[in-house]
Amino acid sequence: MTEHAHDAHHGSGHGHHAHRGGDVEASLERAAATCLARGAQLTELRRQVLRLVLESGQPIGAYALLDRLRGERRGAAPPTVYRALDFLMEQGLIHKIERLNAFVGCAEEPGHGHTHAHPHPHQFLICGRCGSTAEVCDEGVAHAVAGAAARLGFVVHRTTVEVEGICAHCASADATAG
Amino acid sequence: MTEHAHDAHHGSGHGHHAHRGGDVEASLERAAATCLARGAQLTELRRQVLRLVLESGQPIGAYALLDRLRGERRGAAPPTVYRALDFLMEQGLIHKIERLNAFVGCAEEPGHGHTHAHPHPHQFLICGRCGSTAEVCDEGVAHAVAGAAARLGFVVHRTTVEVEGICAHCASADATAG
DNA sequence: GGTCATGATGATACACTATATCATGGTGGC
DNA sequence: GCCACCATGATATAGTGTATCATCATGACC
Ligand SMILES: [Zn+2]
Ligand SMILES: [Zn+2]
Ligand SMILES: [Zn+2]
Ligand SMILES: [Zn+2]
Repeated sequence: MTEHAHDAHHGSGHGHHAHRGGDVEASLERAAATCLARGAQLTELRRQVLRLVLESGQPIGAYALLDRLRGERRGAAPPTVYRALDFLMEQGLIHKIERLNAFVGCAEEPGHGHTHAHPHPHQFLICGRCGSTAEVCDEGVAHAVAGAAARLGFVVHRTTVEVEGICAHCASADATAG
Repeated sequence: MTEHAHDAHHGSGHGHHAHRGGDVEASLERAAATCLARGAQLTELRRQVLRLVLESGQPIGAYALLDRLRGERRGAAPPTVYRALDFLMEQGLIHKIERLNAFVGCAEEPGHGHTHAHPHPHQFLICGRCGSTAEVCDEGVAHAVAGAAARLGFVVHRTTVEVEGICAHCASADATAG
């Protein structure tokens, strides 16, 4: 998980290994193209922060990012990283997981209808056992939320859906081990 | 809002008025009965915190609660209120709104199938204009989330759904005023 | 060229949110 | 009495997020 729902499991509870380098580079290239097309400035700083988020391969906190950012940018301070994160969220390049106060790269594959489309509907599955997270994009959930809100005359801007539970990997391990 | 979806609007952006005293008292009585039946100890401290949450009539932060709690309990400290809040959440008497780092009394009416049933499915609508919040309990949303998770072999424990947007009241005000 | 508005970053300080840890005291079983 | 269990008191610290002002680059405009 932590990459996409059908991926093999690799979350924060286990390997801590990052994306393969090529994945990150490709994502950065796509991000740059998206921002260019949109007139948004993916500056060097913002690109560095995005790279760090992607390289972590798991939800990462703002201050952990700050520590790493200081490796390449001494004097970086909390606002440095928070401003970059705000930009990246506005562009849909990363998401914040509220329950974890942490940030992850958007796992949406290009060509699934929306390519980093502004705020795309998404949900997070968070495993309480291994800490892995999976971003999913279930239209049924998005539709149900939109419907419930509309029935109350509520105009939806953004939706946060975060499910805590046990991932398939851990569940099968449980079933085997007892 | 802030009470139930069909209520007249009264959120943090406007009146700041609390529930009517009777509502709070009735809720406290129901909470006491629920805890008693369940073998959970709704102590004086926990009851005080619950009362403060209910009286605020809107999402309220832990430290705002702490300030008020000190009126009746000098020497109260952060752990005092956080421990009470943890208990109240476990009992389903209050909910935390993650996006706001704030707490609200559960608006679920008694007799809607689950009476403070342990973790009941719920969603929050948060108005970005006036700050009001509404707790809703849409079965369609809960079902869609459960289905999406089940298709991935994910076992759901708790679900957080928080929708940010414009409430019906503010939307109609916008339509009128331009 | 000079002026100005805009937006990004630097830099400092601060506010807000939450938990760890150990001590104290009450309640009830045995 | 003794002990296990739980709730609370009390202190300290960790973690997360903003406010504010200064500086600098860019590009529009005259
Ligand atoms: Zn995404
Ligand atoms: Zn897992
Ligand atoms: Zn509720
Ligand atoms: Zn509103």
